[in-house]
Amino acid sequence: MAKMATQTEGQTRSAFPHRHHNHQRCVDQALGKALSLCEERGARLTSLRRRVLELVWRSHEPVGAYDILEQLQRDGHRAAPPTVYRALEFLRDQGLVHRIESLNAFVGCPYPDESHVSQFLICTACSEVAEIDGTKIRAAASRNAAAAGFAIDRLTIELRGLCARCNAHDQGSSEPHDHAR
Amino acid sequence: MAKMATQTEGQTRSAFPHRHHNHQRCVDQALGKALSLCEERGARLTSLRRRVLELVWRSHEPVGAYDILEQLQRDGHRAAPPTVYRALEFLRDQGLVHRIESLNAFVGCPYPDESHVSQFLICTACSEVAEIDGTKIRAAASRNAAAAGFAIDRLTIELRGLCARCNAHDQGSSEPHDHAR
DNA sequence: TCCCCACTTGATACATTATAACGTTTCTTC
DNA sequence: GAAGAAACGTTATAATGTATCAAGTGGGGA
Repeated sequence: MAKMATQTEGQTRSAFPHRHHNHQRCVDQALGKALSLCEERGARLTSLRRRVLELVWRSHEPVGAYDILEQLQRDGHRAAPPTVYRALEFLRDQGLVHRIESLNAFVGCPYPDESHVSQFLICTACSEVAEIDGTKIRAAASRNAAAAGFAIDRLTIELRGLCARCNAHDQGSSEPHDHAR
Repeated sequence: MAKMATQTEGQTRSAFPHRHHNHQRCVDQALGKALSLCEERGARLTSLRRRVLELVWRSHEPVGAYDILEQLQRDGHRAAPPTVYRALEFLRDQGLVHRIESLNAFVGCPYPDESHVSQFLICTACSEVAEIDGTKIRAAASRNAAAAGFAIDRLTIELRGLCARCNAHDQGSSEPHDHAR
């Protein structure tokens, strides 16, 4: 988990990517990792599943299942909701995508090959979501939970607020942003 | 927030209430606090809203909006979904109920009169939810977020796992529990 | 080679959760 | 009591998620 803040060489990333970052790199990297991970595990990354992963990675904004469905249909694919949900289930099982509970939507995981604790930063201005390491939070949560005799299985940590970029903008003006929803 | 672990005198509560606790006390206390808080604030706790709060407090399990709707209708009330959602919105605004994002359901807040950070412990065996203080988690989350230049607005912390009681049962047997869903 | 089996996908129907829009009632204030 | 605001009723619909069963696909062993 030490490298969680570093992306491709030359493209360091601190939580939120830069506005004009080379997103194709994010996609390529995600698909590359997915491919090798699935091969390692003997999991079948079929073309449908691969396509859904690609669609989730179209941006750093969470994507709804029905947005994916619509795009698949535009591709000419005969898809119905279960198609999408099944693919998403597979991808989640493989740790390739996460579900943002408070948004009923999905984002790609940049660290599928590293065991980690997810903490999501959700920017309410630009709608982007960043995943950072929540190990320290898990520690704090565990202490609290242990005091109550609670045995943790899974942890959901989602923060709403403003990313650095949008926060900076808000200082000066209250205009809408580039890619606000 | 110092008293968050203590309930009515004589009925100390460590996160999850006892199996055979006097739940009427929880209800009475919740309604009492709601009444005085709303009065203080000049908020109108109408009979509908009061009734919805009561229904949320029927147990320590999260309640779905449509469960509430059904119960209202059984009461003879002409209710439709917006009725329920509006009442819930009011109650949430007043801090009287919380929404559990990962369950799309609602629970009563035992501490509406204290400013606090919510951390939810969700037992997957008995379905009950306990709310404990997440101040330390907020601190950890804030440090992480600050490092990313993120300005936190709201925090969602939900833990799934086994409460002490169900965990103890699981050690010995794998039978279903009393009130598993 | 061919069959069997497990896995994946297609297809239909339906369940669950949530909101938009607009009219009516009720409450408060003057 | 009239005006305005807040709450509620009502209808319709949007958005999200599952159950179920049938059909296709691909790989390993007789």
